[in-house]
Amino acid sequence: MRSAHDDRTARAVIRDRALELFAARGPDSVTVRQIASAAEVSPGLVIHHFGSKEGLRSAVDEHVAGVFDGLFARAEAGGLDMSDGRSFAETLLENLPPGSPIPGYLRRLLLAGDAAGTAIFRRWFAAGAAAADALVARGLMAPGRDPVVRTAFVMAGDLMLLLLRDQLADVLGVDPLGAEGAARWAEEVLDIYRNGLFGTEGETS
Amino acid sequence: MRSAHDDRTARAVIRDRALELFAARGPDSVTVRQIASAAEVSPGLVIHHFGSKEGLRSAVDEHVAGVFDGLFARAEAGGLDMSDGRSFAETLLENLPPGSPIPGYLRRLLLAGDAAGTAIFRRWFAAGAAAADALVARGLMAPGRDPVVRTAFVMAGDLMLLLLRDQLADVLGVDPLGAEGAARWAEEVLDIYRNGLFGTEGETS
DNA sequence: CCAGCTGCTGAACAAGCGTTTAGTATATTG
DNA sequence: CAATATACTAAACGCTTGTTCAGCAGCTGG
Repeated sequence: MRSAHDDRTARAVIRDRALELFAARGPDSVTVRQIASAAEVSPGLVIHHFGSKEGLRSAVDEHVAGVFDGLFARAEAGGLDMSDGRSFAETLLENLPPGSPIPGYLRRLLLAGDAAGTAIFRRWFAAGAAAADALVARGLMAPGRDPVVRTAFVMAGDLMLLLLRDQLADVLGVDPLGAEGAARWAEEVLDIYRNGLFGTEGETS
Repeated sequence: MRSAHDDRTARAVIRDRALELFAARGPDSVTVRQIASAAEVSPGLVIHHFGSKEGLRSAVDEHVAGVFDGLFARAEAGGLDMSDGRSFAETLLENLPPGSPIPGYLRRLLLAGDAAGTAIFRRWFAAGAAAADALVARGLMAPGRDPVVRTAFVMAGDLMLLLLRDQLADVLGVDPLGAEGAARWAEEVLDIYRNGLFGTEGETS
């Protein structure tokens, strides 16, 4: 029997397996029995720990929100490598275990217009605005005529790497968040951000 | 008996109501009975016409793909207002009835990684690449160092307006696809595309 | 020592699911 | 005209769903 202070209590295992299944197939098409079976416990225990399937769902939401909170806090404290040209999406992926279900879950939260997803989006936007302000203060970026819209545009361009990763990989023939793809993507985006789309100076360096 | 090409057959009504419900809540959380009730028919008729719920789902997918095919065909033939600075997302929205469930359905197709969604994304990308080629040929746009990535970036930035419309509206305080929001968005994006993010000149060339 | 927790299971529950079936009315065909 | 096919419904089918319940094992506090 596991101790109550064990990191991997049955409760945590259930929550993690639920997160994986929810991210992969969506909460509605995953059954309590499937979660229980993936966590190697009985269906009754799932309800015992979370009250209901809906309770499990919000526990997963809170867990994911907590992960993002931690990441944003680290970013604000400067504990993350956020050098110029690095997308936050890329940084986020590096600070998550490989194959983490969290990006997939975030995708579902945003697609469904879920309140938990909107909250994460707001925090992401706030972090992006803070980063933009810092760049502007250092003279490294122009605020633009409509700074809020500018921030939103840059941030959305970053987020879409996470959201449309599979589709972009399909048309590009390379994973835009893999090693090669990320480099190509970052170079091209930086070029646009530096010279614009219409800029005639296309000299390759 | 109504003709097979009449769009007001019960079959078409069921398909349209299913599209609306699928877009709003996701196919998995919508029941055959709810669709039947929305279409004011019996649950049995839904099965009679589509064979199964899965059959309905793919009929809806085909219908949506057909709408996009028509739109892309019109765009290629030059029948759509695609003047500079207009996002395709915006154009698309104007060529759909107000409150159409199709953008919401596309969102679900893309973010769930559905094959039907990937197919639409591919066509969208091809249309974007064609438009980019035309602009480059007319000297209105630089191809960039990595034209494929450049096209993907511009196209995804456009798509983002559709996919994150609600979240952007929340953060910006204005619907980015509404009259005022679209104008602000277009102006800022054009500014970036013209002068880059770092450009010190706030004037348009 | 034992009373009372907590973690946990297996079996059972009612409700709701997608689907089937039997049948009716209406239209088309030969 | 009878025969056949289509559009459609009401009721029921078997199955799966989320959840409940009674009970068991092992820890903990008095």
